[in-house]
Amino acid sequence: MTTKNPPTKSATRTRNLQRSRQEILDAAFIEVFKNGFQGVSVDEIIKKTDLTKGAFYHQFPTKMDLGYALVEEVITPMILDRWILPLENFKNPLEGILVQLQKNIGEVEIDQLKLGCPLNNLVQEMAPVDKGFKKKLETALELWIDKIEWHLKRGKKAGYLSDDVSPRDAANFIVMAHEGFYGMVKGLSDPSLVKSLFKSIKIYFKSISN
Amino acid sequence: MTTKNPPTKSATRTRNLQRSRQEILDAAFIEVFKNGFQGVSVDEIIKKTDLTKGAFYHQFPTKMDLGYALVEEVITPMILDRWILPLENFKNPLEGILVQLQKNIGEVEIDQLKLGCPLNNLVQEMAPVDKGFKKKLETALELWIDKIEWHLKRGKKAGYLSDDVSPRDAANFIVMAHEGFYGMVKGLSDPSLVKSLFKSIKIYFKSISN
DNA sequence: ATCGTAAAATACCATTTAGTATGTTGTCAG
DNA sequence: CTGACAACATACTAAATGGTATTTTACGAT
Repeated sequence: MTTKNPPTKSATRTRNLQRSRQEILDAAFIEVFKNGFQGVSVDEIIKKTDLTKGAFYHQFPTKMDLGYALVEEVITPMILDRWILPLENFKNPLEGILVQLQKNIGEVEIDQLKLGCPLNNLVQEMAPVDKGFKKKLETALELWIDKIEWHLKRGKKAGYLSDDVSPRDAANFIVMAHEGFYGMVKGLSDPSLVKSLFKSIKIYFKSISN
Repeated sequence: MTTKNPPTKSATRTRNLQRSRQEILDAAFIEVFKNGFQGVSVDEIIKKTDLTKGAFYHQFPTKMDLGYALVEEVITPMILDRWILPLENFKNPLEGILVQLQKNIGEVEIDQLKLGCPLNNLVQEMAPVDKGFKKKLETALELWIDKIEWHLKRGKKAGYLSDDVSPRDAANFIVMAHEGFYGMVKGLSDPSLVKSLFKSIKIYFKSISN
């Protein structure tokens, strides 16, 4: 009974609320990433989809709600995936952070980098404009900082960080450096910039290391 | 002859191209600062003025041109005024930068801070969207970095900076820290954040000082 | 098989938007 | 004093925008 597999046919070509939601979120993420939230229209988003406006407003009451969902369902998992989870593999968290910086910034094509950081983009654009946005964005940012702080704490216990450094202060500064990093790359074309900023971050890391 | 003073009357209540331009720029700066460039309309801007659309489009061919003028005629002078010119008074540029950070960030009302840095806001929002914007913004950012670098060089000559620190690298990092600073304050409500970031910046400054 | 409902499509609307066309008025040279 | 032109005002438009009203269709339960 209840054979979950569809008989034949091209498998998953039916109606599916979750799939449609994901399809809209994926398309929206790209467009918002490229043009900003206020710079993209609902029509443009659904045009990148094989769905229509009816499906959009069946999922999201307003355009703002799409924005909130972007932060919670796309951007937050992306941050954890790129910046937090990989740190598990490093005994020294500072080393792990540097490696991830190298992977996520140093080794990414410049065209992608020019679009900035999805989270930071929205913070800069939407935090002062809409309170709902600000709250979701703040939650994501705090999560990021909290996780970094947690890893720094264990790194400190393991003796990698100086005794007189506050993990919270360092976590704040590190996330700040991430955002600043993206911001600078976005604004400048200087090809030596990434290396230059890297050098300075390493200097800071050394100054808080044992 | 040619009595430049108007006879009586409320003095400067006549037509004046420059004054009108400045009036539009001032109003536009505030609105764009609050809502982003794409988040504000020409109609809203002129509503904050005692001029009309005719005056606006007499000054600026398009809305984009207003944006360009904002960068060149309002934001760039503001940066020089806030972050560069005051450094003349300090033999040690690092000390001057810290003092200006304190003045321009530490002592400003939080409501104002929440709006971010006018330059960084536009970089994040408009650099990937419009090439004209990107060019103007890049010019402004480069000017900022160049001036900081110049002051660091003289500071190095005077013996305040370590011999092995590159003024260019440090200048890049310092401007990056400014932008990151604003970005974090914009995204978070943590009242201890400013002090926390300050501490870290001081640590970095010490690590490149003699 | 069919029926109710959720998922999605289609057509439509009021408002807002950047920009234009044209009219009006202040100012200044002669 | 008087044109002439620059500095502005007013009225308008075509397109885009977020959102809605209504209809169609797939799917699971019975």
